[in-house]
Amino acid sequence: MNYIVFDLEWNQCPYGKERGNKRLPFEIIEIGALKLDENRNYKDSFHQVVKPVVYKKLHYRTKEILDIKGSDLEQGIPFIEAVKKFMKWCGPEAKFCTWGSSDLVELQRNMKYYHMLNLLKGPIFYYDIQKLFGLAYEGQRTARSLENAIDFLEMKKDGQFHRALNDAYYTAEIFKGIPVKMAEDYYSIDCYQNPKTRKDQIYTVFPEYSKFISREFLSKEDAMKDRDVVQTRCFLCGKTAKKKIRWFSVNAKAHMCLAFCPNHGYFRGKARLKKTDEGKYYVVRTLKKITQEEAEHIREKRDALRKKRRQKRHQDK
DNA sequence: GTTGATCCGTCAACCGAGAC
DNA sequence: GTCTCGGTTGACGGATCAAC
Repeated sequence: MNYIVFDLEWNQCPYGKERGNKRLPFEIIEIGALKLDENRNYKDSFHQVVKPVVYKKLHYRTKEILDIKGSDLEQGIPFIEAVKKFMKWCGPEAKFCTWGSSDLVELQRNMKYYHMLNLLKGPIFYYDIQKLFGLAYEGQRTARSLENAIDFLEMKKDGQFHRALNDAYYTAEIFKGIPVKMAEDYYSIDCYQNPKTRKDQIYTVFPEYSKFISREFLSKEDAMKDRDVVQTRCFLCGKTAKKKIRWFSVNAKAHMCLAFCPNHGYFRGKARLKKTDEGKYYVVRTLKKITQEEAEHIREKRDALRKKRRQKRHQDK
C-alpha cells in the first residue's frame, strides 16, 4: 500500500460561466503528486502539465493565483494521456490524500467528461488532510488554507504555493505530522460516484459518530421514507435508539431527529439530501452522540420553528 | 469569477389530519 | 365543509470559509 498525496491546478472559462462548458466548469491543467510508503517515507514523485482543450486561455483569477503561464501549458500533454499515466503511476493499492475535498471531485468530473471514469472506481475512501489538520491541531473540523496551515506549523516554505507538486509536498509534510491512528479513524468518503444499489450503501462508524450513505432515490420524499435512511441504530451497542423527536426538516436540504438509546443516551440524527448530476437523490445520514443539553437544544430548535410559523400565521390574519 | 460546503434565514404554497 | 395546525417544499438570499 502507498499513500498518494496529490494536488491539481485547474482553469475555468475566461469569459464567464455563461460561455463555459456545463459539463466541465473546471479544466485540470496540472497534476502533482508524491508517493509515500506505509511508514510515510517519500518514494517517488509525479508531475505533469496538461494541455488545455476546453479553456485554452487562462481566466484572470487563475492567472493571478497560479504560478503558471499559457506557454507552459502548451508544453503539456492531453488530459487522457496524463490521467492514464497518473493512474498507472499510482498503482493498484493507492490511498489518496488531498487538501480538502475538491481535488477528487474535479479529477472525477474531468475523467467523466472524457469517458474514462472506469479507471477510478468510486465511492473513494481517502484522507482529507485539511480536515485532519483541523482535528489534530485545532480540535475541530476547520477549513484552513494550505499556506495558513504551513504557517501555523512554522514549516519551511521551499516553493511557491499553487503549483501542483509544491502543494502536494506541503500537504504530505502536514500529513506526516498527523497520527496515523487519527487519519485511519477519521478517513473521508468521496461520493461523486454515489452508491447506486442497496448493496452499495455505505455504513461506517467513527469514534464519535456513525455515517450512512444511501443508494439513489427518485425524490426526496422517497429518500426520507426509506427504512435504511430513517433508522437510528446506536453505533455503540447496535440497539435501536428510539426517536424522541421524529425526523423534521430544518431546510430543503436537511432533516434532523433526536433519538435515545437506553445504554448510551441521546443521539442527534442529521440527514443531508444530496442531488446527483442526473437529478436523483441520495442521503448522507450521520448519528452523533450528544449531551442532554444538546438534546434540549434540538427540542428548542424544533419548537422555535413551530412558534415562528404560528406567529407568522397570526400576523397574516 | 466560479464552485462547493455549511450555516443561517424568509416567504408562499401545498398537503393531510383533526377539530368544530 | 371550513378552519387550524404541523410538516414540508422550493426558491430564494446572505455569510463565511475553502479551492482554482
